[in-house]
Amino acid sequence: MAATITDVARAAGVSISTVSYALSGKRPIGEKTRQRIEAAVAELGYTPNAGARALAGRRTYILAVTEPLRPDTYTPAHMAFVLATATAARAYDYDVLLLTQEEAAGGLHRVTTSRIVDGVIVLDVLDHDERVELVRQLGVPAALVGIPEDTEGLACVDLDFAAAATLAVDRLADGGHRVVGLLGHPASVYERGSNFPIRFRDAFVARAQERGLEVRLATPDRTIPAVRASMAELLGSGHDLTGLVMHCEDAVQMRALDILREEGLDVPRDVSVISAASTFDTSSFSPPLDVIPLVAEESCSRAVELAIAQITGDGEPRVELIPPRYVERGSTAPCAT
Amino acid sequence: MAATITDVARAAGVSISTVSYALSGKRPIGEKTRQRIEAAVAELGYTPNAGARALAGRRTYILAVTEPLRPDTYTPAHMAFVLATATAARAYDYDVLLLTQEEAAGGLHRVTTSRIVDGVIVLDVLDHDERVELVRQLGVPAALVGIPEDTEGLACVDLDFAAAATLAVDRLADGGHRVVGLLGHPASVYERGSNFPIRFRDAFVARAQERGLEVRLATPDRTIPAVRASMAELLGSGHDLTGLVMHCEDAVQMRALDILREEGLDVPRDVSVISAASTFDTSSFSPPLDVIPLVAEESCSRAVELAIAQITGDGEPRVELIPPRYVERGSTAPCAT
DNA sequence: TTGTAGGCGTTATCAG
DNA sequence: CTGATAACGCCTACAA
Repeated sequence: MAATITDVARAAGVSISTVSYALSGKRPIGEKTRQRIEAAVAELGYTPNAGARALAGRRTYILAVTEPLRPDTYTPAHMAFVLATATAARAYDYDVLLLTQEEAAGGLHRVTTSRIVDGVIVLDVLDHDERVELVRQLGVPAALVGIPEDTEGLACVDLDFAAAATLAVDRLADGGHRVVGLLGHPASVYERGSNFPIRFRDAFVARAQERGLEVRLATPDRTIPAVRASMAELLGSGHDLTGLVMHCEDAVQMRALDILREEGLDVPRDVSVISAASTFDTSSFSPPLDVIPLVAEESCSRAVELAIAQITGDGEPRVELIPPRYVERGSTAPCAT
Repeated sequence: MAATITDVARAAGVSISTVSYALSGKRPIGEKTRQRIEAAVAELGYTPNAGARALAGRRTYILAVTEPLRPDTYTPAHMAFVLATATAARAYDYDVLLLTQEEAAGGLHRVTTSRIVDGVIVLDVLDHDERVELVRQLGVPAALVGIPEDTEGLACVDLDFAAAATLAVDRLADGGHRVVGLLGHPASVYERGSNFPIRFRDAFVARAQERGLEVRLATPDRTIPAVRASMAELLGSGHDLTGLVMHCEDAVQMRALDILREEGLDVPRDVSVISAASTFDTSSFSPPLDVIPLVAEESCSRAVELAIAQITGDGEPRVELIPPRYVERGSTAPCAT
């Protein structure tokens, strides 16, 4: 049988509440009492019972995380966010309960009304997301990674994708490039209302127009023929494209680089390439790519903080955009022509 | 404030215990009382408080799942197992707590001694796995997906990788192939003691020898040059290899097929190819591949059942091997030479 | 600085 | 078939 606080109290020769306070640090404890208690705890291998603690303290130290894994979704990136959330949560003594896709909304409801969790982290939010609606309705402490259409009363964090797009375009425009392309996610991703690719694309187009550039877009799925077709479109019949921004999964980016090579185009001599909002490591690509990294750890740990702030009552819901960072790796150069 | 069982009891005009029993179904309830209770529950939107339930009922209905995400690990497959576990657990009214890598052993200890979870699912077990040792020591209800060196007292489930290898070899040998190759996982995976690739490889070699075949092995990482080198080795200088079994991630398999094409080798005319123990869909490959599927849902739902059986006290720990299945897709043919 | 005692919301054991 | 009433293990005013 596991040791209880009563056992510890008896072993240390103090009252239960003294043990409780000693452990929580919520009131000063005499030096020698504290030591006796610590000794007893160590000896008995005491760990507080989570259920009892939740019941009495009205806090479970568990966060729910919901991450819909859609068919066209890029698993490693999503996994990275889930894991980053779990790790970030642990830094605040929180554990993470993983909700299943099927149960996206139902599960949220269930775990919050049954008070299994203190709060919720919503990953990969859509413009119009039923989970977001539900979270607002339930009034449960929550943080979203991603920005829905209506952010009223919600805590949201995300990379500033619009700023990232602007940064990429400016880099190319400043280098004198006049024809630039965006190799984006599969079309279905935009259609579904996954908001970050849209924010990126729209800002990309807008900024390119501001800077007077010709813009080309392509949205292949991950298959080789699709990537090949997209690259053909982007490059144009005369191969007049000189700036390429890739906002898509790593396999597609690698294939795109293969194709450039096949076409006899050198990076960065003929085409400058930027990998944007990427969760993976582009330094081992050939050639290594300039990148505007999307760091799951950043977004997720901030999300966890925002959620916990609401749980503990300090901190209002707010939208936080993480400013993008540009990492040079030599895959861009001034336009030759 | 959320409604409690007391509220329901008052609203229905019955005692608390009657409500409890009505909800748990653990003793017969009069028809009209039951209806009054159900009405009250619906009206108040009552959901039992998980903490209280855990404290009184000594069961949390949460399983911990530990899945170490190693650098050379194939994310989508691992994600599939985690999700399959979560989904399977829900079928038994269980939720799933996701442990982080850093905390693999420590976290297991923590969540079980604090009784946050009723049991544990251990994924991707190694031959010698500290998590497995800990599970045994703690005596917590658990199920492993994968077979460690010492299975004493442990519930384990896994695809029968040895049988899968035998099946693949037999398929080729029966087709008259005399020189067969295995394109395996990266070498580091075998060195680490990840047990299923080893079980597969060893059975592959053993069976091939029994059948008097010449065997070639290669263990590339996922980079194109590595795959290219491995394929060159396997094919041999005279391209005398006619049977290829691939037990590796999908990107590598696709690249291997690309290379066969480049070499002017047709599947299945020149080389018969089998994708073994694959978690992904090989029907959209070109050409579609014969496959011995590894179905995460099968292993995980069985693991969940084994864990729950231990929690509820019926069912002893045992090792279960799932027999492999061969799916034809036209990528194998009798040997031409 | 320490101790006492009343919950927290359920489950389950006794009685009726 | 239904009702009281102990636990369950911990937290936290309230006292001392």
